[in-house]
Amino acid sequence: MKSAYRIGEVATRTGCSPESIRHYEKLGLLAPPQRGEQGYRRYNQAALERIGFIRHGRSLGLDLHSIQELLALSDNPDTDCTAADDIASRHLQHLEERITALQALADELRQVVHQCRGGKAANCRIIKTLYDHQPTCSKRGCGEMNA
Amino acid sequence: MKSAYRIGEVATRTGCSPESIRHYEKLGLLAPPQRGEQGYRRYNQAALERIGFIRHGRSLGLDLHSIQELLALSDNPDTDCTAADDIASRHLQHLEERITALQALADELRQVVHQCRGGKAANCRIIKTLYDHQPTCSKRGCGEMNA
DNA sequence: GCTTGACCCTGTAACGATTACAGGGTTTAG
DNA sequence: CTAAACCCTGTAATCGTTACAGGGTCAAGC
Repeated sequence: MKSAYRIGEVATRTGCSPESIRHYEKLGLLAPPQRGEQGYRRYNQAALERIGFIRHGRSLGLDLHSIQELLALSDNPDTDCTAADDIASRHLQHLEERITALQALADELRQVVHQCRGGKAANCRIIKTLYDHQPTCSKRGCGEMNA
Repeated sequence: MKSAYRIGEVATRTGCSPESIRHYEKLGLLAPPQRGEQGYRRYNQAALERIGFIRHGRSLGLDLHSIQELLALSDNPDTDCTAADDIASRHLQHLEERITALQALADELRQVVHQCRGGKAANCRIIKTLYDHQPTCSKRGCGEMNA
Protein backbone atom coordinates (compact mmCIF):
# COMPACT_ATOMS: atom_id res chain seq x y z
CA MET A 1 0.00 0.00 0.00
CA LYS A 2 1.93 2.96 -1.34
CA SER A 3 1.40 6.12 0.64
CA ALA A 4 3.19 8.94 -1.16
CA TYR A 5 1.55 9.71 -4.48
CA ARG A 6 2.37 12.89 -6.29
CA ILE A 7 -0.47 14.92 -7.66
CA GLY A 8 -0.03 13.66 -11.21
CA GLU A 9 -0.31 10.06 -10.16
CA VAL A 10 -3.38 10.85 -8.08
CA ALA A 11 -4.83 12.53 -11.16
CA THR A 12 -4.47 9.45 -13.34
CA ARG A 13 -5.74 7.14 -10.60
CA THR A 14 -8.81 9.20 -9.77
CA GLY A 15 -9.62 10.73 -13.16
CA CYS A 16 -9.43 14.12 -11.50
CA SER A 17 -7.12 16.74 -12.98
CA PRO A 18 -4.31 18.19 -10.85
CA GLU A 19 -5.93 21.58 -11.22
CA SER A 20 -9.17 20.30 -9.73
CA ILE A 21 -7.34 18.61 -6.86
CA ARG A 22 -5.58 21.84 -5.98
CA HIS A 23 -8.93 23.59 -6.35
CA TYR A 24 -10.59 21.24 -3.86
CA GLU A 25 -7.76 21.89 -1.46
CA LYS A 26 -8.17 25.64 -1.77
CA LEU A 27 -11.90 25.26 -1.11
CA GLY A 28 -11.27 23.17 1.96
CA LEU A 29 -12.64 19.85 0.69
CA LEU A 30 -9.18 18.36 1.03
CA ALA A 31 -6.82 19.07 3.89
CA PRO A 32 -3.47 20.50 2.73
CA PRO A 33 -1.34 17.40 2.24
CA GLN A 34 2.21 16.88 3.41
CA ARG A 35 4.94 18.11 1.13
CA GLY A 36 8.01 16.30 -0.14
CA GLU A 37 11.51 17.73 -0.20
CA GLN A 38 10.85 19.86 -3.26
CA GLY A 39 7.57 21.18 -2.01
CA TYR A 40 5.58 18.65 -4.01
CA ARG A 41 2.24 17.54 -2.56
CA ARG A 42 2.27 13.95 -1.28
CA TYR A 43 -1.00 12.09 -1.00
CA ASN A 44 -1.80 8.94 0.93
CA GLN A 45 -4.46 6.31 0.34
CA ALA A 46 -7.04 8.13 2.46
CA ALA A 47 -6.68 11.25 0.32
CA LEU A 48 -7.15 9.15 -2.81
CA GLU A 49 -10.40 7.79 -1.44
CA ARG A 50 -11.56 11.23 -0.45
CA ILE A 51 -10.96 12.47 -3.98
CA GLY A 52 -12.83 9.43 -5.29
CA PHE A 53 -15.71 10.43 -3.02
CA ILE A 54 -15.72 13.93 -4.47
CA ARG A 55 -15.57 12.69 -8.05
CA HIS A 56 -18.38 10.26 -7.51
CA GLY A 57 -20.45 13.03 -6.01
CA ARG A 58 -19.67 15.32 -8.91
CA SER A 59 -20.50 12.60 -11.43
CA LEU A 60 -23.90 12.43 -9.74
CA GLY A 61 -24.26 16.15 -10.29
CA LEU A 62 -23.87 17.22 -6.68
CA ASP A 63 -22.28 20.63 -6.23
CA LEU A 64 -19.08 20.99 -4.27
CA HIS A 65 -20.88 22.60 -1.38
CA SER A 66 -23.15 19.59 -0.93
CA ILE A 67 -20.17 17.30 -1.24
CA GLN A 68 -18.41 19.29 1.44
CA GLU A 69 -21.39 18.78 3.75
CA LEU A 70 -21.36 15.06 3.06
CA LEU A 71 -17.63 14.91 3.75
CA ALA A 72 -18.17 16.73 7.04
CA LEU A 73 -20.70 14.06 8.02
CA SER A 74 -18.26 11.37 7.01
CA ASP A 75 -15.56 13.03 9.11
CA ASN A 76 -17.81 12.93 12.16
CA PRO A 77 -19.09 9.36 12.26
CA ASP A 78 -21.19 9.96 15.37
CA THR A 79 -23.29 12.65 13.72
CA ASP A 80 -26.86 12.02 12.81
CA CYS A 81 -26.83 11.49 9.06
CA THR A 82 -30.34 12.63 8.25
CA ALA A 83 -28.64 15.58 6.57
CA ALA A 84 -27.07 13.23 4.03
CA ASP A 85 -30.45 11.92 3.09
CA ASP A 86 -31.76 15.47 2.80
CA ILE A 87 -28.99 16.43 0.42
CA ALA A 88 -29.51 13.37 -1.76
CA SER A 89 -33.29 13.74 -1.74
CA ARG A 90 -33.16 17.41 -2.61
CA HIS A 91 -30.77 16.72 -5.45
CA LEU A 92 -32.90 13.87 -6.75
CA GLN A 93 -35.96 16.10 -6.79
CA HIS A 94 -33.90 18.76 -8.55
CA LEU A 95 -32.83 16.23 -11.17
CA GLU A 96 -36.37 15.04 -11.73
CA GLU A 97 -37.62 18.59 -12.25
CA ARG A 98 -34.77 19.24 -14.61
CA ILE A 99 -35.47 16.11 -16.63
CA THR A 100 -39.11 17.08 -16.97
CA ALA A 101 -38.15 20.56 -18.11
CA LEU A 102 -35.62 19.30 -20.63
CA GLN A 103 -38.13 16.85 -22.03
CA ALA A 104 -40.55 19.71 -22.59
CA LEU A 105 -37.82 21.61 -24.42
CA ALA A 106 -36.95 18.59 -26.53
CA ASP A 107 -40.61 18.14 -27.42
CA GLU A 108 -40.86 21.76 -28.49
CA LEU A 109 -37.69 21.48 -30.55
CA ARG A 110 -38.86 18.29 -32.23
CA GLN A 111 -41.84 20.16 -33.56
CA VAL A 112 -39.68 22.60 -35.52
CA VAL A 113 -36.69 20.52 -36.51
CA HIS A 114 -36.60 19.41 -40.14
CA GLN A 115 -39.27 21.92 -41.13
CA CYS A 116 -37.09 24.19 -43.23
CA ARG A 117 -34.97 21.90 -45.38
CA GLY A 118 -33.50 23.78 -48.29
CA GLY A 119 -35.65 26.89 -47.97
CA LYS A 120 -34.80 30.53 -47.57
CA ALA A 121 -34.45 32.10 -44.14
CA ALA A 122 -37.44 34.32 -44.87
CA ASN A 123 -39.72 31.29 -44.76
CA CYS A 124 -37.91 29.29 -42.11
CA ARG A 125 -40.28 27.78 -39.62
CA ILE A 126 -37.63 27.57 -36.93
CA ILE A 127 -36.94 31.28 -37.08
CA LYS A 128 -40.64 32.08 -37.27
CA THR A 129 -41.30 29.96 -34.22
CA LEU A 130 -38.63 31.71 -32.21
CA TYR A 131 -40.28 35.04 -32.94
CA ASP A 132 -43.54 33.71 -31.50
CA HIS A 133 -43.90 34.78 -27.92
CA GLN A 134 -44.98 31.63 -26.17
CA PRO A 135 -41.82 30.57 -24.45
CA THR A 136 -42.35 27.52 -22.27
CA CYS A 137 -41.73 29.75 -19.29
CA SER A 138 -41.18 33.47 -19.64
CA LYS A 139 -40.54 34.33 -16.01
CA ARG A 140 -37.35 36.08 -15.06
CA GLY A 141 -34.74 33.52 -14.29
CA CYS A 142 -36.53 30.68 -15.94
CA GLY A 143 -34.40 29.58 -18.83
CA GLU A 144 -32.72 26.24 -18.85
CA MET A 145 -31.96 26.24 -15.14
CA ASN A 146 -28.51 25.07 -14.20
CA ALA A 147 -27.83 21.47 -13.47
CA MET B 1 -47.95 51.24 -31.41
CA LYS B 2 -45.53 52.91 -29.06
CA SER B 3 -42.00 53.05 -30.34
CA ALA B 4 -39.84 54.47 -27.56
CA TYR B 5 -39.60 52.10 -24.64
CA ARG B 6 -37.02 52.60 -21.97
CA ILE B 7 -35.00 49.61 -20.90
CA GLY B 8 -37.03 49.00 -17.75
CA GLU B 9 -40.27 48.81 -19.69
CA VAL B 10 -38.68 46.46 -22.19
CA ALA B 11 -37.55 44.35 -19.26
CA THR B 12 -41.06 43.94 -17.84
CA ARG B 13 -42.54 43.31 -21.29
CA THR B 14 -40.00 40.70 -22.34
CA GLY B 15 -39.16 39.12 -19.00
CA CYS B 16 -35.52 39.93 -19.68
CA SER B 17 -33.58 41.90 -17.09
CA PRO B 18 -32.06 45.27 -18.08
CA GLU B 19 -28.64 43.82 -17.32
CA SER B 20 -29.19 41.01 -19.81
CA ILE B 21 -30.44 43.42 -22.46
CA ARG B 22 -27.32 45.55 -22.09
CA HIS B 23 -25.30 42.33 -22.14
CA TYR B 24 -26.87 41.24 -25.44
CA GLU B 25 -26.04 44.64 -26.86
CA LYS B 26 -22.42 44.37 -25.79
CA LEU B 27 -22.22 40.92 -27.38
CA GLY B 28 -23.66 42.21 -30.63
CA LEU B 29 -26.98 40.38 -30.55
CA LEU B 30 -28.75 43.72 -30.37
CA ALA B 31 -27.72 46.79 -32.30
CA PRO B 32 -26.99 49.79 -30.07
CA PRO B 33 -30.36 51.53 -29.83
CA GLN B 34 -31.03 55.22 -30.18
CA ARG B 35 -30.64 57.32 -27.06
CA GLY B 36 -33.07 59.82 -25.56
CA GLU B 37 -32.13 63.26 -24.29
CA GLN B 38 -30.64 61.96 -21.07
CA GLY B 39 -28.69 59.21 -22.74
CA TYR B 40 -31.31 56.61 -21.93
CA ARG B 41 -31.69 53.73 -24.40
CA ARG B 42 -34.90 53.90 -26.45
CA TYR B 43 -36.26 50.70 -27.98
CA ASN B 44 -38.79 50.24 -30.73
CA GLN B 45 -41.15 47.37 -31.46
CA ALA B 46 -38.62 45.56 -33.65
CA ALA B 47 -36.11 45.54 -30.81
CA LEU B 48 -38.76 44.12 -28.49
CA GLU B 49 -39.40 41.28 -30.89
CA ARG B 50 -35.72 40.62 -31.28
CA ILE B 51 -35.35 40.34 -27.52
CA GLY B 52 -38.35 38.02 -27.46
CA PHE B 53 -36.57 35.91 -30.07
CA ILE B 54 -33.48 35.72 -27.87
CA ARG B 55 -35.47 34.87 -24.75
CA HIS B 56 -37.40 32.17 -26.53
CA GLY B 57 -34.15 30.71 -27.79
CA ARG B 58 -32.65 30.83 -24.30
CA SER B 59 -35.73 29.23 -22.79
CA LEU B 60 -35.15 26.38 -25.23
CA GLY B 61 -31.63 26.11 -23.90
CA LEU B 62 -29.85 27.47 -26.95
CA ASP B 63 -26.63 29.31 -26.18
CA LEU B 64 -26.22 32.92 -27.17
CA HIS B 65 -23.81 32.02 -29.93
CA SER B 66 -26.38 29.79 -31.62
CA ILE B 67 -29.01 32.46 -31.17
CA GLN B 68 -26.70 34.95 -32.79
CA GLU B 69 -26.35 32.67 -35.80
CA LEU B 70 -30.12 32.32 -36.03
CA LEU B 71 -30.54 36.08 -35.83
CA ALA B 72 -28.01 36.50 -38.61
CA LEU B 73 -30.08 34.18 -40.78
CA SER B 74 -33.19 36.12 -39.89
CA ASP B 75 -31.43 39.36 -40.82
CA ASN B 76 -30.61 37.97 -44.26
CA PRO B 77 -33.90 36.55 -45.51
CA ASP B 78 -32.41 35.35 -48.80
CA THR B 79 -29.90 33.07 -47.10
CA ASP B 80 -30.30 29.34 -47.25
CA CYS B 81 -31.63 28.37 -43.85
CA THR B 82 -30.29 24.84 -43.63
CA ALA B 83 -27.99 26.20 -40.95
CA ALA B 84 -31.01 26.93 -38.75
CA ASP B 85 -32.09 23.34 -38.99
CA ASP B 86 -28.56 22.21 -38.18
CA ILE B 87 -28.47 24.32 -35.04
CA ALA B 88 -31.86 23.08 -33.87
CA SER B 89 -31.06 19.46 -34.69
CA ARG B 90 -27.73 19.58 -32.96
CA HIS B 91 -29.29 21.11 -29.88
CA LEU B 92 -32.08 18.56 -29.84
CA GLN B 93 -29.58 15.74 -29.96
CA HIS B 94 -27.64 17.43 -27.20
CA LEU B 95 -30.80 17.65 -25.09
CA GLU B 96 -31.65 14.01 -25.67
CA GLU B 97 -28.20 12.89 -24.60
CA ARG B 98 -28.42 15.08 -21.55
CA ILE B 99 -31.84 13.72 -20.58
CA THR B 100 -30.54 10.17 -20.85
CA ALA B 101 -27.54 11.02 -18.69
CA LEU B 102 -29.64 12.77 -16.05
CA GLN B 103 -32.03 9.85 -15.91
CA ALA B 104 -29.13 7.54 -15.21
CA LEU B 105 -28.02 9.83 -12.39
CA ALA B 106 -31.53 9.99 -10.96
CA ASP B 107 -31.76 6.19 -11.07
CA GLU B 108 -28.49 5.89 -9.20
CA LEU B 109 -29.59 8.43 -6.60
CA ARG B 110 -32.93 6.72 -6.09
CA GLN B 111 -31.08 3.61 -5.02
CA VAL B 112 -29.45 5.34 -2.08
CA VAL B 113 -32.04 7.90 -1.02
CA HIS B 114 -34.00 7.03 2.14
CA GLN B 115 -31.49 4.34 3.13
CA CYS B 116 -30.06 6.06 6.18
CA ARG B 117 -33.05 7.48 8.07
CA GLY B 118 -32.11 8.28 11.62
CA GLY B 119 -28.76 6.49 11.68
CA LYS B 120 -25.25 7.65 12.43
CA ALA B 121 -22.98 8.89 9.69
CA ALA B 122 -20.66 5.97 10.31
CA ASN B 123 -23.28 3.60 8.92
CA CYS B 124 -24.80 5.89 6.29
CA ARG B 125 -25.38 4.08 3.04
CA ILE B 126 -25.25 7.29 1.02
CA ILE B 127 -21.80 8.13 2.28
CA LYS B 128 -20.64 4.55 1.87
CA THR B 129 -21.88 4.51 -1.70
CA LEU B 130 -20.01 7.68 -2.55
CA TYR B 131 -16.79 6.10 -1.34
CA ASP B 132 -17.35 3.20 -3.74
CA HIS B 133 -15.43 3.77 -6.91
CA GLN B 134 -17.91 2.99 -9.61
CA PRO B 135 -18.86 6.43 -10.78
CA THR B 136 -21.22 6.30 -13.75
CA CYS B 137 -18.40 7.73 -15.79
CA SER B 138 -14.98 8.41 -14.36
CA LYS B 139 -13.40 9.93 -17.44
CA ARG B 140 -11.84 13.37 -17.22
CA GLY B 141 -14.45 15.92 -18.04
CA CYS B 142 -17.38 13.63 -17.58
CA GLY B 143 -19.37 15.01 -14.72
CA GLU B 144 -22.81 16.41 -15.22
CA MET B 145 -22.06 18.05 -18.53
CA ASN B 146 -23.37 21.56 -18.93
CA ALA B 147 -26.75 22.18 -20.43
C1' DG C 1 28.28 19.40 -19.27
C1' DC C 2 23.97 20.57 -21.22
C1' DT C 3 19.66 20.27 -23.24
C1' DT C 4 15.03 18.33 -23.64
C1' DG C 5 10.89 16.96 -21.69
C1' DA C 6 7.97 15.71 -17.95
C1' DC C 7 6.80 16.80 -13.89
C1' DC C 8 5.70 20.20 -9.96
C1' DC C 9 4.77 25.02 -7.84
C1' DT C 10 1.94 29.68 -7.45
C1' DG C 11 -1.25 32.95 -9.06
C1' DT C 12 -4.35 34.76 -12.39
C1' DA C 13 -7.63 34.78 -16.12
C1' DA C 14 -10.74 32.46 -19.14
C1' DC C 15 -15.12 30.03 -20.18
C1' DG C 16 -21.14 31.34 -20.36
C1' DA C 17 -24.91 33.72 -18.82
C1' DT C 18 -26.45 36.26 -15.38
C1' DT C 19 -26.46 39.03 -11.26
C1' DA C 20 -24.70 42.38 -8.07
C1' DC C 21 -22.30 45.78 -7.01
C1' DA C 22 -20.08 50.87 -6.83
C1' DG C 23 -20.56 55.51 -7.95
C1' DG C 24 -22.87 58.61 -10.50
C1' DG C 25 -26.98 61.26 -12.84
C1' DT C 26 -32.31 62.32 -13.78
C1' DT C 27 -36.96 62.27 -13.02
C1' DT C 28 -41.18 61.93 -10.38
C1' DA C 29 -44.26 61.70 -6.46
C1' DG C 30 -45.02 62.99 -1.81
C1' DC D 1 -37.02 69.37 -0.77
C1' DT D 2 -36.22 64.89 -0.46
C1' DA D 3 -36.82 60.00 -1.13
C1' DA D 4 -37.79 56.45 -4.41
C1' DA D 5 -37.39 54.71 -8.76
C1' DC D 6 -35.38 54.93 -12.70
C1' DC D 7 -31.11 55.19 -15.92
C1' DC D 8 -25.90 55.21 -16.99
C1' DT D 9 -20.94 52.91 -17.00
C1' DG D 10 -17.69 49.61 -15.52
C1' DT D 11 -16.21 45.91 -12.71
C1' DA D 12 -16.57 41.79 -10.02
C1' DA D 13 -19.08 38.01 -8.40
C1' DT D 14 -21.27 33.26 -9.22
C1' DC D 15 -20.00 27.78 -10.45
C1' DG D 16 -16.47 24.22 -11.63
C1' DT D 17 -12.95 23.60 -14.61
C1' DT D 18 -9.29 24.65 -17.72
C1' DA D 19 -5.48 27.32 -19.46
C1' DC D 20 -2.26 30.14 -19.09
C1' DA D 21 2.36 32.75 -17.38
C1' DG D 22 6.58 32.39 -15.10
C1' DG D 23 9.23 29.72 -12.35
C1' DG D 24 11.65 25.43 -10.12
C1' DT D 25 13.28 20.21 -10.09
C1' DC D 26 14.58 16.01 -11.89
C1' DA D 27 15.51 12.18 -15.10
C1' DA D 28 17.27 10.40 -19.56
C1' DG D 29 19.99 11.07 -23.70
C1' DC D 30 23.42 13.72 -26.53
